[in-house]
Amino acid sequence: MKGRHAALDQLRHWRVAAPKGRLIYDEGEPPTAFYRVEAGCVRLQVNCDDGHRQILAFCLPGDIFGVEFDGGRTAAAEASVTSELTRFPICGLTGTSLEAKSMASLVAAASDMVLTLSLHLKGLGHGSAEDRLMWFLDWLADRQGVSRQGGVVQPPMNRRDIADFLGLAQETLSRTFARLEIQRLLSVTDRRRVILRPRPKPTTSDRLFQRAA
Amino acid sequence: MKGRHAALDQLRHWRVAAPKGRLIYDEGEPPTAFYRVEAGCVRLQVNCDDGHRQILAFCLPGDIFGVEFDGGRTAAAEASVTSELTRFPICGLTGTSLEAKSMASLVAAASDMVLTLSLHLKGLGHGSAEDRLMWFLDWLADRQGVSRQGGVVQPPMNRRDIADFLGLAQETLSRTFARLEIQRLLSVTDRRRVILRPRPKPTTSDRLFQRAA
DNA sequence: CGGCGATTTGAATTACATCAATCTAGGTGG
DNA sequence: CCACCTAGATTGATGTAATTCAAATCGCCG
Repeated sequence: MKGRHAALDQLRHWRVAAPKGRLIYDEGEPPTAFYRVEAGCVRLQVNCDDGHRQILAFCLPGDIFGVEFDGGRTAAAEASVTSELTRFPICGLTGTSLEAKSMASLVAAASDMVLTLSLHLKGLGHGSAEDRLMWFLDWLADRQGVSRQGGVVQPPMNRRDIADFLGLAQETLSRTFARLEIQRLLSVTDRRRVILRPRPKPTTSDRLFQRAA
Repeated sequence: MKGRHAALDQLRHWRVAAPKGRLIYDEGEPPTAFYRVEAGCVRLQVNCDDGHRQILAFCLPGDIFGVEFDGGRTAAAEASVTSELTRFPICGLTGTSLEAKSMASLVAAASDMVLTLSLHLKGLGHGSAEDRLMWFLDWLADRQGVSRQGGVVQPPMNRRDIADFLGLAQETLSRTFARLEIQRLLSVTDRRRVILRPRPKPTTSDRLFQRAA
């Protein structure tokens, strides 16, 4: 997956630093560039009018975000932690002359985002708080290249971000961590590292049993 | 918005009919084409292993779906009602020779899907059942070109589909329709047409009041 | 008219949100 | 080096909206 979007390097681009909390672009703003995360973590979020916010996606190293050329920005992008980005300005990118490979990469990048959001919707739709958190940690384990069974993950973002990502209240998230720890599905160490415990693979009979219980 | 993706007509394509319930493509299947809805309604869905399903998006006339060229299909596509589609096969589409305009249309189509899913995530994240249903009906009103205030919409899909789209139980959806009808925010006529009632525009002071109450 | 799926209604339960208070860790300055 | 400070995280108590299981009703098509 590394270097998947290498064809983009033909486009004009440069490095930018984004300190923790920095707004990369805001919702509704006309797009002037798209980005690739080199290090750190960027959150894409929409702010509801009731003061709540929904985080649509976390972008980790290698991820492309902000591929939208017309209309205003769908969501705001902010650095969850101090991050390194590559900025690809879209001068007259929508014009004619553009390497086909680069265009293909853009389609791929947009498709990746669709995949990401789809998985997110799947996680949020049904599923308890425990399901959501385990789903998030599994996702993180995959991205950080550690095993889902016994691996150690370190969420780069704080708990408020995670809660807003999962559509939960912060308190609920905290309680859910505690409950999963009691169930020995994980343990939280210092510096908010999380050890994923091996779990019995859910079989059909397990599921039937759980539904009955 | 009509004919936004006209550049795609340069690509090889043909019409296909999809009777109600027909599977267009299944989750995980390798992509061989993308589609444009000409008439009817297509649902994109993922089936959870617990038997539940989450509908990611409803595609109405003019919408492009299935723009993903590598890996397996993110979600399955099924006709919610008998529909007419245009099928664009991807023979060697990922290759070099491809009209730039067509490619731009694909990027735009993928971006549209990102926007759609983003709005969906926003709706699902927080927000009560009533909020979700009104949001859905507003969306439908926009798509069907009727006013949100006093317009009449006719959801082409059944209530189970709507429930799975909004991440609610069918019973909850039914009760929510009833509650909104009592609040005079809508009324349901025969053939499940829904009349949207005019509602007071929520002002800042209104919102503050509601938070206080 | 009969039958079957879709929808609605009812009652009991549960999971989550909310409000409020406490606890902890990281950073600052004396 | 320690006391303090503040933002972030946890814990507790309580209310409520949504799920669940169950049964009744509606509506369509043969």
